[in-house]
Amino acid sequence: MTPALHRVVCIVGATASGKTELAERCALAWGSEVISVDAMQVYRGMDIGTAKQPVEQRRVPLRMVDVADPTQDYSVALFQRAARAWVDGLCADGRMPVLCGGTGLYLDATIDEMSFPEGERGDERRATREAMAAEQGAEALYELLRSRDEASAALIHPHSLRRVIRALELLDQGKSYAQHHEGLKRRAPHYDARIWAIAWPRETLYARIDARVDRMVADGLLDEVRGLRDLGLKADSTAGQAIGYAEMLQVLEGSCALQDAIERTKTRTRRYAKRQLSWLRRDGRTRWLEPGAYGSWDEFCAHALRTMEQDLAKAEGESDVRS
RNA sequence: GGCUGGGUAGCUCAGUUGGUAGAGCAGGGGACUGAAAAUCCCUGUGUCAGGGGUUCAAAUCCCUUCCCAGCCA
Repeated sequence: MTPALHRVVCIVGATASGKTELAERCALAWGSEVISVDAMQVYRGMDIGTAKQPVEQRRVPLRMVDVADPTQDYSVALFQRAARAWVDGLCADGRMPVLCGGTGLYLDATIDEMSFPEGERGDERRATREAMAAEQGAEALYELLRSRDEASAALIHPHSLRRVIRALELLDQGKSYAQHHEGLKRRAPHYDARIWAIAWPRETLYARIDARVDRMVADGLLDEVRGLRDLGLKADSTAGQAIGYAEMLQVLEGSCALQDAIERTKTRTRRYAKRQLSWLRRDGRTRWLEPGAYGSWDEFCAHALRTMEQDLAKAEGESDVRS
């Protein structure tokens, strides 16, 4: 008999929906901690633009933030290992982990079985292949993949250069993208994840995004990016491509007016939010909480907390019956 | 007041010799297994400013009204 999976609560939703606040309330109420699931908050010094909760405002520990330098490229595999260590630690302590963040891949890598082959990521080969794509076109690389691994090529669009390169890298290690893709269809949970998403009407969400970007700029986003650039942040690095950061880097190099950069940041954030929602909709476990249905944010949080606690109690009861 | 351009999708604009419209951006949907805030795919019906006329047929030609630029008074 397989041991019962550890239960974890996940607070998700599009960017600027209020995840952080709700997650902190949960952790506070349950005497636990929040584990951030965000591909950009892992970087030290990227605070304003990632809407990272300021240290002095934190009422519970916030894990998985500031664990990497912006000049180094972080990865899902690294995240998975470290985040699970925090989750397991809390579980061992009898506390309910609260995962909170908007990076779908990082969330799934943490809560579901997702294995990454051992070995290096082959950075120099990646550069070689990128150069090849630039010279001969993305299709040339795709043809290369097709000749070596038909099944994987069939799953990837020829224009999706990143995935084509990744599939080739997997082949170098004797693995197949197609084989890994199988796991996605048959999702095997690593934890018993109770996923709760905050759902605002689209119009409200976009207004919140606009307001947040304006606030970031007022709070000194440009200066933050200037500081990071002086420390070596490059536009083509993972961190340098973050929303708001890429745009401010352009302002600093003089290729874009601040006002245009702000507008583009808002637009890019909206598109990102849309992708986040489509990721969450795909996951059948997601349950939606609607703040718009309550008179105030406090009222909503109180209700959400109650809903989640009832769900946990119910899950507890069911596992008791089974044992 | 007169002349000249313009008024076409939420925005910027195309629209060939009259055959009831199409791009980019925005917006919407989707994919996603070691860069994921990345990367990629799909998605364009709108009183062609209003009214009238010519014509088998008008965004397109004619008349008229309104609005916006610029120039001249």
